Amino acid sequence: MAEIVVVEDEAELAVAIAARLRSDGHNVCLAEDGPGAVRLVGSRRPDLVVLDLMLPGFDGLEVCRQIQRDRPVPVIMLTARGSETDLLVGLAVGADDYLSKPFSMRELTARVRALLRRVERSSADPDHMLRTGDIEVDVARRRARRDGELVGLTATEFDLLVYLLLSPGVVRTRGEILAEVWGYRDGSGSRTVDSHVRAVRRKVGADVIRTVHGVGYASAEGGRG
Amino acid sequence: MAEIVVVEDEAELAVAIAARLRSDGHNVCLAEDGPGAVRLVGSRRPDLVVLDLMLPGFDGLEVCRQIQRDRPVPVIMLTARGSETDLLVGLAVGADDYLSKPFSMRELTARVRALLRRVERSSADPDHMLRTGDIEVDVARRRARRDGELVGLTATEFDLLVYLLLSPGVVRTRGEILAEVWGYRDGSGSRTVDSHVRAVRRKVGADVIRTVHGVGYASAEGGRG
DNA sequence: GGATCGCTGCACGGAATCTTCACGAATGAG
DNA sequence: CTCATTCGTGAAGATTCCGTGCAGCGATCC
Repeated sequence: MAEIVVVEDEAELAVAIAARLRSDGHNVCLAEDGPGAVRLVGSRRPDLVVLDLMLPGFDGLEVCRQIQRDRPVPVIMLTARGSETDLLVGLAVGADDYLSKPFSMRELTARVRALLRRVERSSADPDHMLRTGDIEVDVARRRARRDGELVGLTATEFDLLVYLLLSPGVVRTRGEILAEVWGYRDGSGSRTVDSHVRAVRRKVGADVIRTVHGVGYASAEGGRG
Repeated sequence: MAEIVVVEDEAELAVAIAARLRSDGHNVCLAEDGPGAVRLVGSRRPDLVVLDLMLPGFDGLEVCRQIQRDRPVPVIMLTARGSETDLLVGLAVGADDYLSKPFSMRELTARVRALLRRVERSSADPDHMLRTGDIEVDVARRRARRDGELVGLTATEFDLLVYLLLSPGVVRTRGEILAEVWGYRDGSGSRTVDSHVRAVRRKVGADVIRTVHGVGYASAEGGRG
């Protein structure tokens, strides 16, 4: 059983999808336009989103991007048949799977089930849990805990922490960090990294990120279990 | 030298690429369609794949995804010029680099070389360790141990030690050292190197760096393990 | 619209580090 | 053995680097 948001403007199809998914044991909420979808996903925090790319007055891709911004959510796109461009862009924007219209309900539920399984597996996967000392980071759910307590990290702070934790103890220069986390090509002469390091330290503890004078930063190597 | 699979349906281009990569010292295999590519990559386990996204009758992206499924392989995509969409999707699907057509062979080999280097460095020896006597240096983490005890080296001291350890026993003049470690063009008449050698010796032991009177310094050649 | 939140970069002080100087010890050629 | 070089050493500026407070700015939320 999972929480699912369906974004579809054709009422008939939307209802059909919802019915089918409900009979498959899921909780389903409907949205029929872009803003509604973004709002709904933000408030319900679903486990999966079924998103029609052809939405009136609002770019489905933009919806997808906004949905993914805070917290990555598995997305299945519904696209017009043969519209390869949409498909490509959709995947780029963060969709995980797609269905070309018309599709059968059997096919839809199969994809939903497969995607849920995939996601579940990946977040149960120890690979997606990063640890050091008393810090535990769930990459898939973008959550960090300190002594089991949830820590509220901003998107940038989270990405920074994950980047450093991915190679425990390895020292990264500010340039590397700006390139990998921010996507900057040249961020020399900026204290931006420092500011965010400070923010992370304040929230997860000062010793999680080690300063290497004259070089950059590295995560602590604390036990992985 | 590396094992490379090239997936390209235009025979002329495929042959040209293969020839160039072979002359660069690599083993090259060709595939001209999607299924062939997947099969070939599965059986040869190449170190790198050069993949044209525009394949007949089979989605290049799908190929990329299937290739990456079992075992992540570095992929360089070939895309139509200016097709930003392809680029985005390709990167999303797991490509590591891309070239827009038309490209020069020089450019291709450069990218191939760069990617191989990147991969080799990051996976082949994840912990780049240098040793001599009872000293052990972890280059990535910028840490040195003496009898297992962590030794606190400053950035310059560390770089100096690594530079000498990289070619055990090879004598370097002060000029060479200043050039390589400090980036100076001319550091004649400076005691800077001496000071840092002293600092390193004090911390890791005097016999790790040998003085060659009238010439310069060299690291000890002590056992490598 | 107004308030809040997050991102960014500057200025500043303090800390860590680098560089140089001076002088005695060591070296090696003749 | 003598002497000119070269090297090691300690300490003291000079320099660089980092942590922090803060303010501007845009985006978002209400």
